[in-house]
Amino acid sequence: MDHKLFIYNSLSRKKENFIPINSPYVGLYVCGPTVYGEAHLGHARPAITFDVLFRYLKYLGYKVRYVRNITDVGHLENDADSGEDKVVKKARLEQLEPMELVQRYVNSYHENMLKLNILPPSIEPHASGHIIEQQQMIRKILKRGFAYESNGSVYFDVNKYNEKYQYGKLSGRNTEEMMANTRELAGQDEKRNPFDFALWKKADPVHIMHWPSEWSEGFPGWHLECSAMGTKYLGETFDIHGGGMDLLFPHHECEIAQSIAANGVDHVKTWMHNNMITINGQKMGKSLNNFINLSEFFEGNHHLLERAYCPMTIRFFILQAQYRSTVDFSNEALQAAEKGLKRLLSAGELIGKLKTSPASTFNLSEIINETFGALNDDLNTPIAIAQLFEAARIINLINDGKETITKPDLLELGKFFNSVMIDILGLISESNVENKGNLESELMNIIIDLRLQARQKKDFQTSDLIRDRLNNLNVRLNDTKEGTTWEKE
RNA sequence: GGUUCCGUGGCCGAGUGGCUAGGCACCGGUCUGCAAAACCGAUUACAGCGGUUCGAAUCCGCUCGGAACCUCCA
Repeated sequence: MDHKLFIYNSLSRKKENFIPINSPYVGLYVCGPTVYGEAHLGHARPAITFDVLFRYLKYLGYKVRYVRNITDVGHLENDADSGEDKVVKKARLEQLEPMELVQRYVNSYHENMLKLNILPPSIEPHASGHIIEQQQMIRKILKRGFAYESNGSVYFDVNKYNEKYQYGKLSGRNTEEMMANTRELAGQDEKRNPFDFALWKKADPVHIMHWPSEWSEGFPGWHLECSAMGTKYLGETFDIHGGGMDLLFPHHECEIAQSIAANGVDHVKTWMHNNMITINGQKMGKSLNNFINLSEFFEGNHHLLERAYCPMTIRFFILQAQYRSTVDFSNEALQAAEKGLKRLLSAGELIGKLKTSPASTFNLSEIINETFGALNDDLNTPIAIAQLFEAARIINLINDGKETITKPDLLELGKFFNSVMIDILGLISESNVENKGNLESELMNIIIDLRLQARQKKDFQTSDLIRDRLNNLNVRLNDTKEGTTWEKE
């Protein structure tokens, strides 16, 4: 594979040249949602980040197996290992069968992802569908002596693990410090140490999601699903594991420990973590109750939103920041993104209409090299996008006759622009086509024709009246050389 | 308290030693009956103080301010 893709590895805290374990195959695992509520803007970040990675790896010629899980059991509501299962709680509140609730939010998640033009993963395993695999993993960990049973539950023995391996290598923690800083929590007497975590939890009598096991009627711990499913579909050691930065500890730290304890080998080669989306400088999150659902964005239905935003605007907005930086939400930033995206899309449409010349007056290969150089540098999408804007500027200048392009260059430009915009960044124009062909559009054609007649008679009083009154209805008329177009604001 | 990170022009956001990213807004221009849209062009910056260096937004130190993780979170 002839490229130099560098990816920042959270484990080594360095950018590393990406070399697959078994090229051209690449195994990619990303933590998906816990489906107990509507997807919000925060869910869009990893989905989009790793969608671009998935697309780019495929563009580079790799055969990628992309696994993104659905967490539908075991994710507890409160303090580690003592709260209620999130799905069960929500199901109780909404008086639904837990799997009914899961199905509802999975459907909604898929709908939102589709709108954001996120490719479906190769495999989307559910935690509840892999109870057997999780139980088998628990047995392996018990057999190797890194877990213990306590009152029907099974806990991971962090101290025991730490004698042979290193717990905390991902998040830069050590167990002594953790011990010193751990708050004593009620109801944790089953554990030998406060930072031991559950592999299997005995279900209390009112708990509705539970499975039989030799330890108890119960359910698996949250961290276990990713270890079990990652191993099942991608192998004991695989290439890339992604997720939000907030999952780095404890979730991914525990995942590493479990996998190594069970299999005796390193779990993941490259760990990638996307940063958070902030709102007024603070993390957008369920617990802070400052999150905006994706459907609310698409409909403009939230007190923080001045109006609705298209899914592509949100995708572009997120890609204008590098994935390891925080990105701050604001209406102003979103509207800026909307206009910028529009500019790129119309430049893209212009390419097919450009006239060619015997010579090119600009350096196309420089733009192309800069763009792929940026993508190879830990997916620096903002710089790649800046290069697309440079290309757009040149496309417009060619269209104005102020720059020229040869036929081969034009072909290459078109191929480059579409590859980056559509195939890699996944930015496509929203279909404005839905307005065409209906009554509204036919009526507008009549009004525009009448106004054109008035203008031809130099009856500007009438033509301006038509335009002003349409303006009052938030319908904007644009007179161009090719005729008059209209758009709703 | 521990661990980690950040502070760039009106707003968003790249850049980690020399070559004023980019977008949006503002301003100037082209086009237009006028406007809008579109396009072209120009301007504005590196939290503060000290240090290293021929040269620092970029390295080091201090100060101030902010964030994340350490408990569920994408």
